[in-house]
Amino acid sequence: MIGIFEVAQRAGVSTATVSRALNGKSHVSARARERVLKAAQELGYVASSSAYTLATGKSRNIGVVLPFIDRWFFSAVLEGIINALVSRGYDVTLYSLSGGATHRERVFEDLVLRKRVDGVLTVALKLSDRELEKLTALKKPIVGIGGPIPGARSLSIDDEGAGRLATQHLISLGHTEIGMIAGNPASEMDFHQPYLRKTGYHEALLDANLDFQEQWMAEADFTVGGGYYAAKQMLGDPRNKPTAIFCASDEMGFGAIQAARDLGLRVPQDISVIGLDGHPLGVFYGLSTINQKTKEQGEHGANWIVDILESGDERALANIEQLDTWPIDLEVRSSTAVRAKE
Amino acid sequence: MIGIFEVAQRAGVSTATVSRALNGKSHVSARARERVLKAAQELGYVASSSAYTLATGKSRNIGVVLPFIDRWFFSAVLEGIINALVSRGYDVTLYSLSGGATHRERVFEDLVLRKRVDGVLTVALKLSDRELEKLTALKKPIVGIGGPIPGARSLSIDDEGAGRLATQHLISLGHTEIGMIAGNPASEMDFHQPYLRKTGYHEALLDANLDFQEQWMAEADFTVGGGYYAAKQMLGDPRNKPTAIFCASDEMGFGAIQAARDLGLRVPQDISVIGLDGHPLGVFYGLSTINQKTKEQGEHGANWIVDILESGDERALANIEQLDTWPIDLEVRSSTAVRAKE
DNA sequence: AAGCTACCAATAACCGTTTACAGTTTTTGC
DNA sequence: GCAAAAACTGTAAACGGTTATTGGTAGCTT
Repeated sequence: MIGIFEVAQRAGVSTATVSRALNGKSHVSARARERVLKAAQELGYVASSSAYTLATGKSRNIGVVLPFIDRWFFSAVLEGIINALVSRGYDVTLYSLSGGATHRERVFEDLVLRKRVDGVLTVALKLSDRELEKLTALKKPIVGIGGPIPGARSLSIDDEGAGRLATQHLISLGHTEIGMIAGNPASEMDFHQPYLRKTGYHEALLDANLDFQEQWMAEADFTVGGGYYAAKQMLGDPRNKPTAIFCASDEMGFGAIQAARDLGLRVPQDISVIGLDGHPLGVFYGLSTINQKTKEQGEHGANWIVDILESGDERALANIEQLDTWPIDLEVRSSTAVRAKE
Repeated sequence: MIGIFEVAQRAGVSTATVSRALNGKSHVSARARERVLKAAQELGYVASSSAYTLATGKSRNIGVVLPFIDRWFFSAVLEGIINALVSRGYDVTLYSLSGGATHRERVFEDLVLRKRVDGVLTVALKLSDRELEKLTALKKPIVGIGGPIPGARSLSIDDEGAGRLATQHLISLGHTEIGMIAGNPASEMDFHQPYLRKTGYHEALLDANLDFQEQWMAEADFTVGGGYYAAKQMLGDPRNKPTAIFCASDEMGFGAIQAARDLGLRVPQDISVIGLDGHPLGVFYGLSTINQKTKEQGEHGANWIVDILESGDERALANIEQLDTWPIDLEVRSSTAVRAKE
């Protein structure tokens, strides 16, 4: 095993100098630094992260907690987070809550118990009081992506505004009978987005003096299948069909398009569909959407937490409640069009 | 800050006893153990993982390296890995290679440099010699999922057999003109699966004395969009259409079904489609497939590496070349049917 | 009652870094 | 050329655990 001592010996200096040289600290002569670098290189020296962490109290490791991994939104955010953190020299330790309740408890237990992270990033998570308490007990910075965390920093789109914008887009195309497939509170990941997006939808209708009907509102679990069944239900009833549907997620939008087709309706001639996400398949399906630039959201959150850690300002490390709003884009494709003349 | 010393004090014993009691070691009287547990509980004591790692040389942390995260196959494997590792008390540090070449190099650099993992799991990765060298330099167990790693243990389905089985299924339904949308070597994740699955397809045709035509073979990038365009190309040509298509991934299968529909072909009456994966949306689209039980594959790989680590057998820790074949299932749904009579 | 044997528990030596502090050398200003 | 200041370097003490070694004590046996 070759450690800092071996490097020091070979370079003919002390371990203190090796440490300073390798960490780019000052108080090392150019000559000594060069010899240390050379010795380390030759020996293939690699510092032990545990010893580093023990001595400095910093782990250069961020914990990421999310409810699922194998769903597009989460894996996209994660991808963004990881790319950003790698660039900044941080590792990522992943905690997924998908294994059920006991799993979930264990995760929070572990996160605290091991205390091997410098900070925590949560994705679209609604925490119980107990969990929040465990997390804040870490006394490490926390940043929530995709929904507010009480008492901590969060980054999220304006869900209400997004719902309104999507609905207004449909209204601007002349639609007056507009349905919505909203999120399902039972789909665990909820953060009140289901409600917020719904609220935006209602507001837009109200502003435009449009009628709202109970059967134009459905709830599903954010998946393609969920959207399909909900849309089929809504569009299959011949009595009171909407001419446009706003889906709270792109995947539900894909399902809705499929359902419409299976019912013999043409998109967008007979029915317009708009989603919300910015899913890469949207281009393929021609789905108009509100793009929330998911990957970038992850990157931004990751950079934020690193900024806090590296600010050097002790006060910055304390968790303060702060909500940053992430901008969204309306992307119009071929699934939305002017309402057909009677 | 409360450490092991504070617990010892409160329990009226030494730190050695606290350590033994908390780690379930012997040489601790029941009474002492009880008092330690109580004290630790009351103080909310949490052991420092870096100190533990430094002292024992074990980190209870596994590194997972994969080429992408936001693609179904990888996130599903990852989900399986994480669930298994959490159950066994291990953490996961994630390394994604999706950030481009410099990123990629950095990841392998970091993995070695930080040496904070007890073992490494790679997913569908083809490593360069240099990368492999870096990895083996860790002197830690490596397990490859979804493809062989030279000189290490790997877990993979029989890609050739899977290709053959899928093709035989189509043959058994009476199809004689069978196309294939294979993987694309350029899609980075390659491991020769593209070739292996293709080989299985060719063998099945050969065994059945069936004709093979160049234009029945296309390559795409494993995605829905890629499958769509490839299928449209193949089925759009009126001169020499196949009546069935085997797609090397379920997502390409979805694309192919869509393409067929857009061309006015009915699935399965006019054209049968079979995929390979076991994607959850397969049920929704009615896609027949070879299910490779992705999540379970991840779980199995994760358990394997932990078994090695905990075997206590020093020899087991050394990397040996070994390839375990993971079983697959044929799942017949509504996208494949008997060939239509002329 | 002395001597053994178990069994427990405490002391202290690591694990591999960083870094405060003190000591040494070099530079600088006059 | 000298003193003072600045720059560099080494020693040793953390960091927070684990664990080998050693020392005690209680319970048995003879």
